Amino acid sequence: MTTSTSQPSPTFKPLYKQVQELITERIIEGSWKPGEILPSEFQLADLLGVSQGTVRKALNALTEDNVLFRRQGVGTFVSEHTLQKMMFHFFHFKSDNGDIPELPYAQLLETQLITPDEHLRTVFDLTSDEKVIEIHRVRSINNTASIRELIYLPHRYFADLHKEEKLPHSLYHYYQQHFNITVHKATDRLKAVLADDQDQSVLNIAAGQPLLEVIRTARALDGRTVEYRISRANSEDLHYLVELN
Amino acid sequence: MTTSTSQPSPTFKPLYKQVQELITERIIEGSWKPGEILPSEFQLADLLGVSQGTVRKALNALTEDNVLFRRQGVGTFVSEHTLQKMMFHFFHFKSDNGDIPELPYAQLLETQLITPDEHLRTVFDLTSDEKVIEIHRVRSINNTASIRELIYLPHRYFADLHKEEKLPHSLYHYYQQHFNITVHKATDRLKAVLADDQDQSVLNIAAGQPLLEVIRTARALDGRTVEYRISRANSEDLHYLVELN
DNA sequence: AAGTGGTCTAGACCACGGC
DNA sequence: CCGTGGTCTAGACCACTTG
Repeated sequence: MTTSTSQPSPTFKPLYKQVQELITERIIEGSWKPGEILPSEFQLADLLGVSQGTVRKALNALTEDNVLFRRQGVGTFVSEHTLQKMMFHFFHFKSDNGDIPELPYAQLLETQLITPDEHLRTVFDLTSDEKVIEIHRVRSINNTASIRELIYLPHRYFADLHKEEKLPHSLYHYYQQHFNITVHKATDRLKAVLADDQDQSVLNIAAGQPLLEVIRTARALDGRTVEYRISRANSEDLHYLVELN
Repeated sequence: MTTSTSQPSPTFKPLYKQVQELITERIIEGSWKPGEILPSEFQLADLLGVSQGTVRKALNALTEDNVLFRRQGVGTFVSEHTLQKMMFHFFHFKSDNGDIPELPYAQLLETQLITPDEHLRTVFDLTSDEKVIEIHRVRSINNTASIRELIYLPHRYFADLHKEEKLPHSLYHYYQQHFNITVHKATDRLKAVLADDQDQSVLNIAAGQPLLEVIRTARALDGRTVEYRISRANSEDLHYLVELN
């Protein structure tokens, strides 16, 4: 660990930032896994040769960023993609009437290995011979087929996922458990579109119906793009919620 | 200021939190106005009888929350609704081709004083005889009429705004300058809808076109709801961008 | 009672901006 | 050069959880 009294430094990086990155790397490489407890502030301070206050600042920053989770009197833990975290951070569709937010059931329609088009290759930064997994499923909310999802995953990171007969509702938890991939950040792009033939049959709606299309690119802890997802929602009784701060 | 060694306290509130709230109140009541500089950390510490570190924690929290703005070597300032902050925090429509994000021109169509319906009365928590200002305007992006906006403001907070012939593009800056109302947080609810007759004529589109509808409720620093806004966007060449962290 | 994170303090020094 | 915020340290005590 570089001392704080380093050179006048055009490349100055605060100590707590270095600690932060070091801990992040340890999590990425799997030294500390989701759900596991980290050493205490004093132990980490001794381990890294910095003061407890500096470790604290790093841990708090990582907590702010949802990488860690702290409980007073207990310890500091690596965040897990639990269902409630998922609902809170990565699932923004809500019922118009503020009903009990049921966990949305997802029915798998098809899973296959495909040859990506130019756009997908760019998104995932793939070589020309790499394959992509396509998952086609439909979510029901309040017992109504409401959202059609097309999910694309680079085969490279997800091994034989496309051979599974069943997949859980919460894919992000599944990615984390089975492939050591933690979805950390995502970008959603929303548009209004008209339902195509497939939308009409899957969502059981008439021609000319407007749908809310959400295109998501999701990135892992290390910044790699690991998922591309197209959701098309019948927003008659739904909306997509955004909180601006 | 309550001392840190207070009673075992079921109503325990950290010192820095108290400092934070005190500073927020000062800003709300107008002692420190947008753009103005605050006393330095040490001056505030002396003023409030706490340590500099505690003041720092409060100021950093408020900076995180976009209430304040700090510049090393210069000082701490109350945030202003500048155009760039607006674009960054409260305007999420982007061109599909990542062109230079032009500042969207807004053309005023009509401004009038109306009697609110039940829903608007609830949103603003109005008494039965209070009026609401309605602003109808259209935003052009890349020289194309793209977004139709209906903006509702409680007359109580915005005096004679509805008598203005012209309004600036950035309403939030205008609210702040003329009515001491700082839009701090907002909730957007998005749906896909079909264009109605008015949409068709204002946005110059055909019947049956899908539109991205964004319904926003905006709240001031003190938590009051101060604006209700319906935006209907032709999302053919546009999208609404959301970053999830 | 012991151990954890949370708060508060005091002091030193660094980086930055303006005079 | 001075004053500002930014970093780092060391130590005390509080609040919470577990055994």
